[in-house]
Amino acid sequence: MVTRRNTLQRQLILDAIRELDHPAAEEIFAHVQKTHPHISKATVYRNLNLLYEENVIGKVETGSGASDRFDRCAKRHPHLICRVCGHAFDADMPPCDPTKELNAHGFCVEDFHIEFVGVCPDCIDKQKGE
Amino acid sequence: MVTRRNTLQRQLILDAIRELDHPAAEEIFAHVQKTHPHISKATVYRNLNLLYEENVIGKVETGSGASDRFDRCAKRHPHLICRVCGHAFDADMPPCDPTKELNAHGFCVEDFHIEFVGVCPDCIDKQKGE
DNA sequence: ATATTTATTAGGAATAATTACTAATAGGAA
DNA sequence: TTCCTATTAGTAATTATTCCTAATAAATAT
Repeated sequence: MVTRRNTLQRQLILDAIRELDHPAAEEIFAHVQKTHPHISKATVYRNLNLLYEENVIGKVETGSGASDRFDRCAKRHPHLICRVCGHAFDADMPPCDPTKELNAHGFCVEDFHIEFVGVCPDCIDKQKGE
Repeated sequence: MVTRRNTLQRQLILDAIRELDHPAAEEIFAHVQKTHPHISKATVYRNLNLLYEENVIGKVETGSGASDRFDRCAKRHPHLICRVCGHAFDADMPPCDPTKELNAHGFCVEDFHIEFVGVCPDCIDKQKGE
């Protein structure tokens, strides 16, 4: 019988995602390492993929080589991504599930990502100061 | 005066995007190399970014480390991405410009990406055969 | 036409993000 | 407890993309 094991590492990674705001893998790794220096980066990546596949967490695909970010909220919803600082923000739009109504010519839709790219208020302010 | 130059390489890359169906950078590189073996991969990447910034072509961000794909159509529209073969398809949805109506708490929205992930008809068929 | 300026290129090195690999470890069922 | 095997740490490998530099070639001015 295949069992999913509840490891300390997996719990620490999940806690980190819930404490941080849309963290990237690297930030999660750094955060967990503070209290548990032995943790491996590969473990972080493996568990992030696992938790996302199991729909325990959400993922923000920030695009163009930038690191994905993760979301304590597993329900799919649009994000705003700042192209300057890279941070992700929840977009103020009603959550939606387009997969329900999408007729896609035989394509089996399993997931979706909606991302808006721009510049966040903080980075706009910093640019003004230059 | 800053001038954008119309190079053979840039034209070849643009032609490739228009001939191929949502190609990735690597496919564009391979296609152009057939007739012009001297072309450099860095040139392909540089021009793809340039053409996208100038809004001459579109881009499909396929997410999670997979290569972005490019689109002869510059107008933003949703795509379907097959998680098995990686190909991108135009989604049968009305084109939209959510940036026009998005109130995002001071966020300056410049661009957006809408992607659906799943399995394309061909890959569904192949899976059945296994 | 020819000269001049500098954007662009080729080619390869460098970087960044992520995954693969392997022996050792530790959940959890029996 | 014991045993099985999912998972881990640590590191190597891979992949995608960008950076670097001397040489080249568009586009403008002469």
